[in-house]
Amino acid sequence: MSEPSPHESDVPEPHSSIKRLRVDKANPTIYDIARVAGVNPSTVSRALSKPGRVSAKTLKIIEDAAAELNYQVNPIARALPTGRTNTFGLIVADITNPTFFDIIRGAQTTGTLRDYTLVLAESAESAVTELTTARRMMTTVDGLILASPRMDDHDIRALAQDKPVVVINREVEGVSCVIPDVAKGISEAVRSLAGNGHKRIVFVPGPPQSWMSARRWDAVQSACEWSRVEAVRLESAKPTVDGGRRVARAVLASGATAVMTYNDLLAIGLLQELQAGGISVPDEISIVGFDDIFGADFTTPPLTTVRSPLGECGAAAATRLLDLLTDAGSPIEIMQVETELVLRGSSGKVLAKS
Amino acid sequence: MSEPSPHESDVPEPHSSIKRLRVDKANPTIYDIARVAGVNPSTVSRALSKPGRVSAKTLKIIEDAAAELNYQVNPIARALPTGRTNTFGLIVADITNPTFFDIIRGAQTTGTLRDYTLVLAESAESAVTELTTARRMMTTVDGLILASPRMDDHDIRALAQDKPVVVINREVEGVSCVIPDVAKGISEAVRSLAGNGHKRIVFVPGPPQSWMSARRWDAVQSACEWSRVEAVRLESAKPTVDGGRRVARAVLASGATAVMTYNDLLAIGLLQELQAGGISVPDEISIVGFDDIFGADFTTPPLTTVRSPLGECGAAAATRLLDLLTDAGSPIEIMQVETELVLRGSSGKVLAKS
DNA sequence: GCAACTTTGGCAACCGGTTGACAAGCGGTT
DNA sequence: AACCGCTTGTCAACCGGTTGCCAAAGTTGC
Repeated sequence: MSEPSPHESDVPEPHSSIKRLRVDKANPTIYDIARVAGVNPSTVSRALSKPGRVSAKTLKIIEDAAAELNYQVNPIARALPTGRTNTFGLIVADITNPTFFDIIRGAQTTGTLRDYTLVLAESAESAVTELTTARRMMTTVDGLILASPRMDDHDIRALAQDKPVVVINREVEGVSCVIPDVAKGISEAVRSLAGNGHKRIVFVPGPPQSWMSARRWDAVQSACEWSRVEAVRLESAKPTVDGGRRVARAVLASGATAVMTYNDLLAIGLLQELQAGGISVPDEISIVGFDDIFGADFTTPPLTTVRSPLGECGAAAATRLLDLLTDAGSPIEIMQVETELVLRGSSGKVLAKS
Repeated sequence: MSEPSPHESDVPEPHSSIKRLRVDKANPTIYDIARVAGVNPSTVSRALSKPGRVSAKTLKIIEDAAAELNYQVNPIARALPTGRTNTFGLIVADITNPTFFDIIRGAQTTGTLRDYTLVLAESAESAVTELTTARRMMTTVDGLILASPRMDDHDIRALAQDKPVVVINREVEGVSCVIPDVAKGISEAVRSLAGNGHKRIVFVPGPPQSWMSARRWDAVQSACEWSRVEAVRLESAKPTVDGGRRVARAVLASGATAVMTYNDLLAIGLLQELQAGGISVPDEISIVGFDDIFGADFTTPPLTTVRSPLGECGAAAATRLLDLLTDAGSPIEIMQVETELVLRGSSGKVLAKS
């Protein structure tokens, strides 16, 4: 513990209840301000966090002292009695997956506007790691966003019992969620392909346990049924560029003239592999990806994709979470964000095979 | 304040010094463990954080009680007396810039391995915002990484006086840094272009106040001098895809047959614009980018680039920072990571113009 | 002028954990 | 029996801020 320097102890304290003396210390505290301003530390605390609770005269004296000392509140000390840190957590399934970059960006930007700091972690696609990480985060952050979570619904609900939780890309009963309305974008895509003369569309799904992959396949089927187009589903593929390359032969073997993939990475890998095999895109086969990730328009031809507004998802989730923190009585909400077809060069009219 | 329930106050406390009673509370504390184990809270604290300081028998009793109560340490309460939160901050200049994705990934992965949590923020390319954000972060995190910082050197040194700071992509005297050795990769690139017959190389620089942009131009000049190739420098361009598009005419007007850009985004935008103008890459002009960002190999032809190992930068910076936290006496270090030429299809032999 | 009411600054307990100082207990030695 | 050295559990102050309660001071109405 630091002790008062000899010369300071010679100066009688205006209020003997101030015990926490600070000498030769980098960061001033409200006790230092109290001494300079000649008031009680509790008055300083009120002046800084509840200015209306002290008189204007006292407030001015305290603010001047704080400025003079270059005081900065210690968020840790404040968090202990209030239970609030002005931080929120975000756990993503796989930090190498670029779909999460926009989600992180949207959440971070929204948090900053609301004076909250983002704490980031990943689960490495493991439900166990995810739950452990979430429990640890919950001890410090004010609320938590789970992006494409892998843990069970009941684990998510248990977390939400403690502090506010918002889930992205998955619907969990009893918890606020932000979910892209995949039906809209997929319907637009299937309609576009049908209009271009395609009779058979093959779908390349993502991870077997992915909730979103199942939703996307459901939507493809539904849209194809409506447009009287045949829908074929391949085996699940790794949601990576390499996964897309590996699925090229199966895509061709399906006899389809259009392919829709679980995500853009699969689409890009597929595009590259087909082109390497001399197959012309979109002349011989149309490709439609999903999400509209960063780099999706770098390809030649640029990738047609169903755009998930990932940045909006992140921003909406952060907004909802911070609203829940402000008004704890807010009801559970399922927020849907619209997907839309982004028509680029990788899809077109079906042409006769050469 | 919570009060003891009536039935609990009827039961005499084994140790009357325990005042903090907890009833109907979600999260148990060391006071609860103390009561169950029949020891002093300070003994519980020592058992959990310095197990060798209590007897094996007492340790077992306390651990059993902690497990029974499903106790989880409150990092905020621990941080107040120790000053440690097991978190580290990372501020990036622009969260929309994909070069930071790998840096974030590298730092986050390393932090997780060392049981540290990443706190992320961005400065939106503003030196003022950056310094304000850094100062705020410094009140809670144990250390800070600044990626491509925009603030002054002396502000960075002032921050480092308080807690450990590591800088990426810039050399700051008196502060540990992680810097890509741009000379190596750029030399390889210039050598490759010279070997392909190019006699004039034009460089498209990035932001005027970017330290790294100046270093890259220095390296291009030096390498060109060695290879007896003419080096030409254009005006600074916005380091975005659009910035690359806008600089296409100036690139062509320079008469160079090879262009090196400040970063991949510039190169990709330039590539797209030249191709849209009917100029064949690399037949009519070779393009070399920098960084090898995500998506750099999506283009057709795939982009030749000088690869900055950004993930390694992030990991090295995090490793250095956490080492500094573990051993405060560690000296300042300048860590260089090697760049290397990644030869793809966007650069090749100079051909006669048609 | 006084009673009733409001304002406002101080007191001290508290948030949950850490840790220096102290003392009791134990075994060994003289 | 007294002393020494060591172990180990307790006491209580502390980290920096918050806040319920209280009392003194100020204001208002009669």
